[in-house]
Amino acid sequence: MEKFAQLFEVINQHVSLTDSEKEKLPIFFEIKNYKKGDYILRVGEVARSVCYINKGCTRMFYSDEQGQEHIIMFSVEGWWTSDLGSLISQLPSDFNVECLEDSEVFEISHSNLDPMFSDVPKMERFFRKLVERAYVAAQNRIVKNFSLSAKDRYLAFNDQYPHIESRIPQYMLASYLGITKEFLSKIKNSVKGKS
Amino acid sequence: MEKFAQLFEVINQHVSLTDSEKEKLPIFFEIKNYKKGDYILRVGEVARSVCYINKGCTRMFYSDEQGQEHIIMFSVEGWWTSDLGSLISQLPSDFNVECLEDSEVFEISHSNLDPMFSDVPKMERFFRKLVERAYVAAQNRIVKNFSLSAKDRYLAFNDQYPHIESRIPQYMLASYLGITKEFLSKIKNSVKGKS
DNA sequence: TCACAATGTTAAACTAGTTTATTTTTTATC
DNA sequence: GATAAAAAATAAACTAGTTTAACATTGTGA
Repeated sequence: MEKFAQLFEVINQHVSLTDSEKEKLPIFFEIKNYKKGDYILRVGEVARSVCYINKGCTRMFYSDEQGQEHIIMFSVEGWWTSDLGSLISQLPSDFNVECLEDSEVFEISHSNLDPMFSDVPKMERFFRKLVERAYVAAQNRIVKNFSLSAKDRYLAFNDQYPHIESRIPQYMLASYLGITKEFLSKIKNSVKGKS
Repeated sequence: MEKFAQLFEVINQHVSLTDSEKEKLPIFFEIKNYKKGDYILRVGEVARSVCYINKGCTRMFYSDEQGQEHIIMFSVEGWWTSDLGSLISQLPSDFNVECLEDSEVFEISHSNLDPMFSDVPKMERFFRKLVERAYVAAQNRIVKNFSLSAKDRYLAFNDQYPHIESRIPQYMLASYLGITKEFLSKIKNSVKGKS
């Protein structure tokens, strides 16, 4: 399947799929198209699938008691998204996943995961590695939030994900960094001045 | 093996081991005893093993550029610890793991992991679940660090891990919470006053 | 049991980041 | 291209948490 070429490349970075394995995979995925502003998952719903972003951009976020939104992660082409906590436990999710652009998403439903793992065991290994890396990334973010100032976190973000800042509104980046949009504005100003 | 009873219980919470599987497991572990203050892993070393804490207490931490220590996690009886990032990549670790009490630790070396997974496939599943849960916990910590004040983080910590505060020095709890020991002292004072 | 190091407290001055409010710029839509 | 709505910038007052420094308390090992 032409459509899956990019996904196979991503998978191949961790496990090497044979042609016959590649042929088996598409039936486990459902291809969905979302418009900008559509929700893939809402707070209170049980996460039903793991989503591969083939095209577009999403954010995962929640609102705290004061009504303030906090962004947990962005996902762009080649990335995955899902509330893994809800998916594992099949309990209601604490997070929303919203499309920030028109997006094409390949979704594996929760009920298809085990059959896929049985049919193509390499995929179980792939997902184990995916979660391991996600865990390391999460720990890394904790570390950065502890030891870097807001300004350094902003610089580190642009260093690590150079292509993302231009695709999202600034107030969402502020929310991801854990600061107010006003303060991010100040920071950008101070950075611009110095270079 | 008597010694492994507690570990088997922990594993059984996620996958159910048969007696013959239980018999196979001990050879993959090495039992080690550490004194208070001993290091299991040092910054710059490659993590060689995953550690199950059978008795005692450890902390994982690093020092930032300003020389300030930040504690990533504590582990007590029934918990696991390791720098998974270093273990997976086999690159030098960014973290130290230090024993805060005399501790008995069951260690599986990196080179024993794959043989164990082959010999007792349920263990691969167990470790996948362990990492999934660790990932969810890490994400949860990010969420809390974003939306709770230092005081609420302190209260939430004691709520979630009621037995830990009494075992560790206060300045280490402050470091885990991401605040100074002086401010934690203030917080405890304000909490004491109100109850 | 002495002494010295590690831990914990208090308080005052300070700063990184927030809040609130107003203005300007950009984007989307008819 | 006009208009409204969303996003970004600016600035002043404010606050949660830090820094520094001095002192009090609790281990703990010789």
